Order: sequence, then structure tokens, then C-alpha cells
Amino acid sequence: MTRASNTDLRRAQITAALRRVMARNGYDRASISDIAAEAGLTQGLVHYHFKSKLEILVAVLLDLAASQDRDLDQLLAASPDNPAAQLAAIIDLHLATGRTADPDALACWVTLSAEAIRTEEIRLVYQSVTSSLVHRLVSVIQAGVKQKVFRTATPDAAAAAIAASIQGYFVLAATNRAAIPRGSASSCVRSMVAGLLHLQRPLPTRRLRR
Amino acid sequence: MTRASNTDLRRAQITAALRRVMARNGYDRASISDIAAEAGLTQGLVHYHFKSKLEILVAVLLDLAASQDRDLDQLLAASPDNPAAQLAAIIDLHLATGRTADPDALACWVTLSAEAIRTEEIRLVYQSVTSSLVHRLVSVIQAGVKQKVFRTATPDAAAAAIAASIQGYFVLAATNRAAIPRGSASSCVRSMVAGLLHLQRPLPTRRLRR
Amino acid sequence: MTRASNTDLRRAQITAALRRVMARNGYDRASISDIAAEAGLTQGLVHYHFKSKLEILVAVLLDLAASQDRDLDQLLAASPDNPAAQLAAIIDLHLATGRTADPDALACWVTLSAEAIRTEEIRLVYQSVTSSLVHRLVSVIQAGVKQKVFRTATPDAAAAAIAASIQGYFVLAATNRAAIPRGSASSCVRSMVAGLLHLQRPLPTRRLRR
Amino acid sequence: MTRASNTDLRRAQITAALRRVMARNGYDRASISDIAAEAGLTQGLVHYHFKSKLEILVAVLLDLAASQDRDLDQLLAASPDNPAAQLAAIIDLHLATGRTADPDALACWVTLSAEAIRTEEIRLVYQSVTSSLVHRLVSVIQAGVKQKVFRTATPDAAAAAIAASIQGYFVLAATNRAAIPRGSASSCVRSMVAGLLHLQRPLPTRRLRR
DNA sequence: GATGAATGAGCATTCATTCAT
DNA sequence: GATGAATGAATGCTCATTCAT
Repeated sequence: MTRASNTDLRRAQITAALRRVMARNGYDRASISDIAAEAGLTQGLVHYHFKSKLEILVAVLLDLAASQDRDLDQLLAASPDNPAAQLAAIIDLHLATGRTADPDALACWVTLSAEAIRTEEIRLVYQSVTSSLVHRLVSVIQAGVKQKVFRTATPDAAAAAIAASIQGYFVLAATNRAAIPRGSASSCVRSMVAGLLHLQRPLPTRRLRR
Repeated sequence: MTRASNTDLRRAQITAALRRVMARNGYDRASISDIAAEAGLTQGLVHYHFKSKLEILVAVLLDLAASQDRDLDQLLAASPDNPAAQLAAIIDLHLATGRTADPDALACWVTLSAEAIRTEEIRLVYQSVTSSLVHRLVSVIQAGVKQKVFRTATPDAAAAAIAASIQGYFVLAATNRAAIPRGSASSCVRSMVAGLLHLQRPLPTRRLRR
Repeated sequence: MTRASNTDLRRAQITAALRRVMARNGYDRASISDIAAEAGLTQGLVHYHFKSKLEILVAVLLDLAASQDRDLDQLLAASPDNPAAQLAAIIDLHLATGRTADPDALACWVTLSAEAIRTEEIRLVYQSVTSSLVHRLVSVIQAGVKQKVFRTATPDAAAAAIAASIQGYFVLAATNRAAIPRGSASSCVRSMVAGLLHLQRPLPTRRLRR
Repeated sequence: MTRASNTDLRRAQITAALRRVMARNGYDRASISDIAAEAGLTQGLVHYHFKSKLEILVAVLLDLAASQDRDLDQLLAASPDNPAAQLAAIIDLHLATGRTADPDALACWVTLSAEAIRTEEIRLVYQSVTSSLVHRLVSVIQAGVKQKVFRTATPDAAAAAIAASIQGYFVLAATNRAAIPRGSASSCVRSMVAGLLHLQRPLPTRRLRR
């Protein structure tokens, strides 16, 4: 009959707050007191739930990683044995209109990328996120090659290229939105994939559920 | 009577120092005293030549902008009336081995991208750099379309896609180098461009000088 | 659960410390670290209780304002319907021996005057202090005129003149004490007021309590 | 045949510049580079002509002292053997409309008063200025007493009171101009002097040249 | 769990002064 | 005389972190 712990709720409030503050100000300029204010908590409480500021950032990143893995799992399971549809779905997951439209998420991700460069702990988690995407792309591509719908001698390189294109759109969208014709990201990546994997037919287009 | 000015030298020393320190620690954690030490100068002197820390960052970015424009100008002039060669040269300029191999330059650029998100002054210059690349790509693509070597209804979107791929490789190389098979970036982007612009023949490969 | 606040105590310690340091060194040369040391606190704590150095100065001034208003209220209430006694009391409040004898208070006030010239926020509070004195003088003078113990066509001007004389003694006492024969301030202002308000009899002398 | 020294000109430029900058920002916030810019000179040159910042302030004060002495000499000589006229002239010199109307001069003087409190070197010169005024007032008052146009047992105290009133108007005018009815300063001090020195007739009014 | 006071190191920036040219 | 680069100490302020309550 001890009082129910609200630790999970608090941690979620705090990571969400960091995401928002970081989108506005970056990680270094996101002070604990900013984060606390954004979460509607006090400074001391933030440190009660997280040992350090860096730990909050790690938690944010782990959330994103889990969320991406969940999404990819679901999406691959939706079109089993259909590499083309799976590939299209992965692209849409990241670039379909509405995705890249959330400036906070974009800003947060680009900020994390920059942070990954200098903080070992962040880099490792960040790499697990990008590697996870790349590995799944490799599997899909290999399956497609086996089915002769894709043709490439270097699935690793192709997967990296697709991941890079997605990342690149994130950066461009976050920093110079006007340079990207509205709605062009997803379809351009499909065309690029067609060249990359020597497709005979374009990747299928599916309706996005929201 | 008057004393010879060494401002240009000093400013160059200081911006170079910021580039190095920023590659290691990011902009916020690049303290003026770090920069001064890296440049072999005193803190006070840094502020004598730059009004503020932000001004140093702007100077770094303006240098990169000027350097990119110079390179692009030279490169486009080298293959007049040959859009395919020009396009290949632009890709190689950014992605040929040796380019993406300089981790400091990559880290510096990714850091600037993140900074562009939150600092108006940086964003404007940063956008001028990316827009400059995009605009040149648009011109080259339009020329290629006119010559019927490229086919696309949306040169703007295609140019953005190419620029995004390049940016994406920068981020990936800076954060998760192992995910990119060595030397694959440039050739993969060529394949992607082939799909994007419906090329009949692959983009030409040229020997890199330098 | 919550923790008792000692903010009021700390703020009082800090404003008192600024008063002392400022009397010695002026406002600009009263560094936060001086103030903290004088208050027996750490620098960080000073900024925990005051957002900025200016805010401490404002607090000092508001204290003086409240204190003057309290004194004037009490003093006017002590001699209701007796403008001559009230006027004498106001003069004594500011100039009786013992008042002008506290060099720290004088120095602090003169410093505030100078600061009022250049800092909007200080000027506004400072003006409210002087205006408060002037307005009370105007009321007293008008009452005296009505009772025919004073005669003047311009109570505003007379009030300003009295306030100016008081201020002037403050400055002179703070900067050139030797120029003022000991104990002469109060009685000279009484004589001047007699001329200013065409008194038939001199202002009453009362025993100072305290 | 050496090049004519322009030291005097330069020193005058610099002290004038300090006066203006100080009126705006106070002494501590008047940086050498502000002063240099205001004077249209370079920072180095300022230090060529003055060993230190304090020395410039001393020079400003010595200028004011010399100027006041010159004015007082001239004015006393204009009405020999007429203490009432001399006294009126002294009051007008400081308070006649147009005098207190120069906000820069007022601000500068009040700033000097505050500075005199804490800097020995300034205090000494400042005191010589106020004492010089007081001594002349004492002489005039004594002459008037001898001629039976004034009556007071304490010429020193009376002189201090007059000087204080003048100083007080300076402070009030600099900090709370609105509290002083336009043009009232000079006439109110005359009335006060009438009370202070038991005049039978008001002090003479003279037409101001200029 | 929660609060908010307290700490102390670190930061960008200012500035009087010196000095080589 | 004059310039402007250079210095180094000082300043107000921020902030992650600790801790008593």
C-alpha cells in the first residue's frame, strides 16, 4: 500500500520538455530550469528523476529509437514478402508529408545528430538508431534482390544511400524548408531508389493512414 | 605614423581555431578561451578582432560559403555545355573520397546545420549556402533537360533531392561512418541521380585533380 | 515537503550590503562579489535572489522610499492641522543633527541621485521619492496658506525650493562636510522657509524623539 | 621650428568629450573608447595626452572650477560695494533660466558630486569649487551685514545654506525636472535669502544678457 | 517524492592601460 | 604626435549539481 510511483510519468514529462526546449534552443542552451519550467516541475525534481542533464538527452534518444523500431516492425509486418512495398513504406514513414512537417521533431533530431558527434554516450545510441534503419534496409534490399525486383551488387551501400537521403531531407527541411518543393521528398526518394536498385517499375504508392 | 593592420591574419587564425574547436566540442562548448588557446592568442585579442562569439561563427560560415561558390564556379566552367559532366563534378566535389574523409570539416558543417536552426543570423547565411548549391543544380538540370540528356518535370525537386542526399551523407559520415561502405557515397548518388533524372547512360566518371 | 523560504531575509541582507558597499565605492564599482562578501553570502546566491545587479539597486531605493513615506505619514499625523509644526517636522526629519550625520546614508542617496540621471528604472523610483516629498510639502503649504500662517502664490514652487534645499544639504554634507557649520542646516532652512512663505513667527522648534 | 604642439587643443577636445559622455553614462560607464569616439580621436591618443582616465576627470573639474571663478570674479566686480546686487548676481549665475536648462552640464555636475564622495583626488578639487563659492558668499554677506542691508549672526551658515540651495536645485533639475515650476528657482532662492538674511527689501532683479 | 536554497565553476564580454610601429 | 594591436584582470551572469528540509 505504498504510494504509487509516478516516476515513469515524471520521466516522460521531462523528456518531452527537453524535446521542446531543445528544438527551440539546442541542447547546451536548454537549461535544467528551462526544462523544469516547460514540464511544469521544479528544478530539484528534474534532478531527482535524472542524475544529470545528459541522462535526459539519452532518454530522449532512447525513446526515439524505441519508437522508430516499433514503427519499422509494424510496417514490415504489414507487407510480408513484398520488398518493394516495404521499401516504399520505410520511405513514407520518414518522408511522407506530415512527417517532415513537424519542425520540432526535425529540429530535435538534427540537434541530436550534432550532439552525437561529440558525446560518446549519445553517439552510441544515435548510431544504434541509424544502424537499425540501415540494417532493415539491407534486409529488405537483399530480399528484393533475391526476388529479382531489385538489382544491386552492394546492398549495404544502397541501404546507406537511402538512409543518407532521408537524413539529408531532415536537415534540409529543418534548416532551409523553402528549398524543398512541398511534398516532393517522398516521391524523389522513390525515383532515386529506382535508379539505385535498377527497378523495372516504380515503387508502389500507398495511402497514408494518419 | 600609422601602424600596419594584421586584422585579416588574426581573423583567419581565429576562425580556423573555432573550426577546430567546434569540430571537437560544438559551438556552445567552444569557449572563447578555448578558441584563443587554439589560435595561440589571448582571450582579449579575440574580442579585439571580433565583436562577439557569434560573429566568429558567422565568419566561419561566410568562409565556407565563399569557398563553395569558388569551387562550384570553377567546376562548372571546366565542363561548359555538358550538364552530365557538371552534375558528376558537383557530386564529386562534395562526396568523392577525401572530401568526406575530413572529419573536422564534416563535424563543423553538421554543427553549423544545427546552429542554423536556432540562430537567425546563422540560418540566413547557411541558407544562402544550401540555396546556392540548389540553384546551381537547378540550372544544370534545366540545361540537361533542354539537351534531352535528363528528363524531369520538376527540376527544383530533383535539385533539392540531390542536395539532400549530399547533406545526408555528411551527417551520416559525421555520426556513423561505419554505416557507409568506403567510397560508396559518390557512386551511389550517381545511381540515384540516374533514377531521378531518367538518364540513359550513367554519369561520367572523371579523375579528381588534387 | 516544501521548504521554508528565507528570501525576505536574504534580500534584506543583500540590499543592506549594497548600501554599505555603494556608500564606499559607488554603484558601478560595487561588484556582485563585493556585495556578496559584505553580506557574507556567495556570489551565486546573490543572483539567486536578485535577477540582476540593477534589481538590487531598485530594491534599495524602494526601501528608502517606503521608509520615507512611513516617516512622513507618522510625522504629519503627529501635528494635525498645524502646518507650521508639520513643516518644521519635515525639515527636521531630513536635516536635524544625527540625520545628516550618517555619512553612509548620505553617500548612498547622492549616489542614487546620480544613478537616477542615467537609468530609467532608477529614475522613476527616485522621482517618486522626491515627488512624494514635494507633494506633501505642497499640501502642508496649502493648508498653511488657508490658515493664513503662510503666504505664497506658488505653493508648488515653494515646495520645490524646500525640497531642493534639503537635497542640497545632503550633497554638501556628503561632499564637503566642513563647509556646513555643525547644526546649522535645520535652522537655516527654517529661516529660508520664513522668507519663502512670509511667516510672521519663526517655525516652532520641537524636541526630537529618538 | 618644431611642429606646433596641439596638446592644449587635444586636451580640450578630450575633456569636452568626457563631459558629454559622462552626462549620458556616468563616469564609470564612460569608457576611454567612448570618449575617444566622442572626441573623434583614437584610444591611444587619449592616453597619450592623459596618463589615466581619472586625470581626464580631474581636468574636467579644474575647467569647471576655473570657469566658475572667472564668472564670479567678473560678476562681483560688476557691482562693487553692493552686496545685495552681488548676491542676486551669484544666484542668477547658477539658477537663472537657461543655466539650469542645460541638462548635460547639470548631469555632469551631479555625477561629479557623486564621484567626489569616493575619490580623494576628485573630492579635493570638488571641495575647492564649492568652498570657493561659499567663501565668496561669506564675503558678500559680511559686507552686507556691515552695510546693514543683511542681518545674520552666522554668515558661514547662511553662505552654506545658499550654496546648498543652489546645489539642491541642480540635483532636482537633473533628476526630477518636472518637480520645479519653470523659472521658479532663482526667485524662490531670493525669497529664501530674504528670510535667511532678514532683508527689508527683496534682492534686486537684473536683466540677463543673452 | 518534492522543494527551493545554495554552491562554485565557467562564460562572454568590457576595459584601462601598455607598447611597438 | 598618432595608431591600433595586445594584454590581463575584472565583471555580471548562467547553470548543473547538491542538499537540507
